[in-house]
Amino acid sequence: MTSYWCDGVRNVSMNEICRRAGASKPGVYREFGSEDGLMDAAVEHYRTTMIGPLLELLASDQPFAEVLERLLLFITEPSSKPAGCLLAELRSAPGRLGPLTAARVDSVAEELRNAYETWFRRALARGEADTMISPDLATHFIDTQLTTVLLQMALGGEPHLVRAQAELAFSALTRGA
Amino acid sequence: MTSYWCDGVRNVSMNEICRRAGASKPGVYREFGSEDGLMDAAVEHYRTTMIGPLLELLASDQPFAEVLERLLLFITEPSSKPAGCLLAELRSAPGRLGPLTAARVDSVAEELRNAYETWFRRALARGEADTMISPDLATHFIDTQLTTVLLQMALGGEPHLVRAQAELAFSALTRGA
DNA sequence: AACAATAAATACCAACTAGTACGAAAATGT
DNA sequence: ACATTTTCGTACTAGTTGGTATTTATTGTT
Repeated sequence: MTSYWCDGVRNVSMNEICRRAGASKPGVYREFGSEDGLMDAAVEHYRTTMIGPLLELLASDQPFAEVLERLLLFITEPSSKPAGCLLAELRSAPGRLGPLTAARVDSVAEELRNAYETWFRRALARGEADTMISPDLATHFIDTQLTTVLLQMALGGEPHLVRAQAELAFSALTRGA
Repeated sequence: MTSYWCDGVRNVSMNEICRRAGASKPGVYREFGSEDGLMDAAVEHYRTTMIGPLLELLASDQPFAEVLERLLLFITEPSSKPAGCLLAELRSAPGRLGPLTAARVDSVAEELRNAYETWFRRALARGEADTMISPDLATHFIDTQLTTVLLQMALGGEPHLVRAQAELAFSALTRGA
């Protein structure tokens, strides 16, 4: 039910959602309270579905380059398309989000950034990353680049081209290794 | 009149635009025909205002690194905020654009990509860029990274941090030089 | 000064939005 | 088997959207 979101994020109305779900409008409102509540639930669903595997990947003990490759394959594979872009879309359209959704998006984003930071620090400790790059900058950089990948995929970019660009960008992190 | 656009792009309605402009609604429709026409005119205005200087910068005869630095300063300076993000916003929200606007956005985007490509080829010829990177990939890469910078600025990112990330990304192009 | 022609704005349209009041139906307790 | 409560959907707000028909004001001409 929650998964019917990913056709667009802000491009779909409550009426349309209820129609597609086959549920009555008051039913949806009884279940989720408001549009904000529905979005919040959708983000939570997205978190467990998509962010979970991603965090696992980031926490795995393999070399930086290998994790990166798997990561890029994971977020650029066509099957990721439906829900893969939700967080990226929501983060690039703040202001029109309800308070619940905004808070949850922030929470997920911070969780991700923490995972990026420990990932990069581990790479540093192993000598797999350029020591001239501050972990803070690297964290934001990883976040930005991965978000960009998701947005490009959401806009229908070619997986190969998107991946090639991302690999090029990430090569900046491992240059001095 | 056209400049009243930049508070948001898809976040503002015709009613609101007319109200802010102090013009009557039929007046605006007589002038621009439709919402699509107004958007088209806004993009054209944006092209001459913002893209012009940018193309000049790209075509200048200075070293790659210097052009890049000026470019980043230009698109991350606070004064660029109002209109600076228009193209990036429109490109990340296709599908809800009218045919005129869509065509014009495509046209401007292609114009930019051509400029990026000749810029990179010149850098290659001068030995300022990594010869292992295909001009096609580099073109898309530059396009993607600059769009990302504009989007980050539109979302209120810190200019220093945004610039630092961009410099890190672009360092991948000049690595083998 | 009276009248025709044109410009522009008020007031409207149908279709949509998020959200709900209320009656009907179904499940429940006795 | 009946009464009560609880679930559930039709039908409805109130407001906004892009877009326009009609009326009002302004102008030029005689």
